[in-house]
Amino acid sequence: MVAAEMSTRHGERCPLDSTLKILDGKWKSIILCRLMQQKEMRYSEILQTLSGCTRRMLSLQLSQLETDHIIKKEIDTSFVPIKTSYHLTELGQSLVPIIKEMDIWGQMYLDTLCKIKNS
Amino acid sequence: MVAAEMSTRHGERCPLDSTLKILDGKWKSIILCRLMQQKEMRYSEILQTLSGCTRRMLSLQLSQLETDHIIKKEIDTSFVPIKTSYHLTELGQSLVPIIKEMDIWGQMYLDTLCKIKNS
DNA sequence: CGGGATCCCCCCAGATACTG
DNA sequence: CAGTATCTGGGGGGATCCCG
Repeated sequence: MVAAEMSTRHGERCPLDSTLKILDGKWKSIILCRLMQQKEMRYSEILQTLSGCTRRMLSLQLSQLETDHIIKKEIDTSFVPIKTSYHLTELGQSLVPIIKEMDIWGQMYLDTLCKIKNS
Repeated sequence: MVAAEMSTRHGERCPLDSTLKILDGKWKSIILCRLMQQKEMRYSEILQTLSGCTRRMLSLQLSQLETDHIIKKEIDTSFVPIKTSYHLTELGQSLVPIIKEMDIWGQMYLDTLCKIKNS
């Protein structure tokens, strides 16, 4: 289930869950990282930067992000082979600051774990 | 796998993943929400506020959060029956601002989805 | 009271092959 | 090039029972 399908029958759960649902997926966080760095990317271009990700999985993750209105797909059918590209929507852009903070916190967390382990 | 078991062989993945791993779990976000509101809670007390959560799942989620050094368990064995309580660690506290922002963003997101659906 | 152990089912994701 | 279709197994999570 993608975040867009969440209804209010989960009312007892916090809106926080909607945010986590969007990011929930084996490759979504790293895909978003890529699209933050380079605002427009081709399907195969993303695939190359994701070592270990199958085409099937990439398609699934991208389509879920699109369903959730976080990214947008552009298709150029004027030529063969078809070219598609992906970029963040405005909604997706609004998530960037939070993603960056989570990234910074994650770094601090890993450092802290190291210290704990060595003490 | 809990976040604490993540090693640097996932180097190509962003630290963001560590943060998401910590929050990844069916009940973790809502458990953290509870512990943010009420700093000290009993096992059964948490369980009551989580409709649909089994004891098995609560135990699993709590133990993972503890392994990741986000919460701490206190056990009082001086009486029978045993009393346990949980509270956020310092590390867990440091995550609170980000959780709050994700909650706020999630609310905005749900509102935006509503507008999109009605247009 | 606060769990752990076990069994079992279902879904996620990998592998592989096919297509507009 | 950018995906879909199908098959399959492994693990997450529910139900149930047991324990200090």
